[in-house]
Amino acid sequence: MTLSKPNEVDALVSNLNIVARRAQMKLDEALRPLGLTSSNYYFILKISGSKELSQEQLMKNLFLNQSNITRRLDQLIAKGLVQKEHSPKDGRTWIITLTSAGQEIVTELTKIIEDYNEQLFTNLDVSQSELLNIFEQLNDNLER
Amino acid sequence: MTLSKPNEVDALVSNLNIVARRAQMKLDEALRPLGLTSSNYYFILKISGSKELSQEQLMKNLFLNQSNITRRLDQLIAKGLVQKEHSPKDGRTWIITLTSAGQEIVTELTKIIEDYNEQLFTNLDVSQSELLNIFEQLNDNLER
DNA sequence: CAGATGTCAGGAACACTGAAATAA
DNA sequence: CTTATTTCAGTGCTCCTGACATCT
Repeated sequence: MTLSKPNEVDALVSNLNIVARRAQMKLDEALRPLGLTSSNYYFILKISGSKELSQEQLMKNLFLNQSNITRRLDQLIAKGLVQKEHSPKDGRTWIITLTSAGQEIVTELTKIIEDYNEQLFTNLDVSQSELLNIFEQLNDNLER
Repeated sequence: MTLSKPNEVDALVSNLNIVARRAQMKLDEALRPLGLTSSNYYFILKISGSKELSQEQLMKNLFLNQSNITRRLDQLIAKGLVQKEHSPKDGRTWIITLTSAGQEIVTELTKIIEDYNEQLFTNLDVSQSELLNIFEQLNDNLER
């Protein structure tokens, strides 16, 4: 299987999309046993990795519209993995935490992501940290 | 604006998605003046770049289900940019070509993609051709 | 086999709303 | 203190993409 030829003007643009779409499909498969998807799994990890997390922070972190945050979290709440409590300090915001069921799958989820990560980001011309920098730079370029 | 922290296990996975999604939105904006989208513009380029193109070839090139190819092409046919003719050699396949209106926008479209490409894939730690190789490698890793 | 069609699900954006906090 | 403005989040809605199964 080959991607677009290098001489095509849209080779980079187009291949970024192709790779991301295929990667997402594959990730969905990997997450299916846990009942999670590529669009909601990361909330578990982000919540697990910090306390006192608000949706506002998630929004900025994920570059998603607020409405999506609400609905993805709703999925996880419906699954009993996540819970919300009103912040005592600010009635507008929620403190989002994992339920015990949510905490229980963190280890397995992390393992799945690690395995997936290793499979996808291996045998590359750059190290994973270099690739991460490149993503960061691409993201910066999108600001302008 | 910052992306996920490097120490997060899903930093690469998640940032690939974020960057691709944002890049797509930005590309949609850039293509709007032409009445094209990030999901159909490339047919114009691909068709323009080769004669005697079948949908089968497009499918393999884009890693998309055939049904999507049919419908993207329908959009472009409805816009009068693309036309199909039965292949004289094989009645099942179509020869897809640009109409004169389609040919007329190729230059402008190419310019838009080039500009976009330069804006997005600039100031990176790797060259564009190196980055293309990386995409190719990622795509290979997705086969397995 | 090449391609078209019916159907469906899901993700995400956008506009708008409401509620709470903060500023004037 | 009241009012205006900003901020955080939820809801309705539309759109789009893409997959899959099925049909020609």
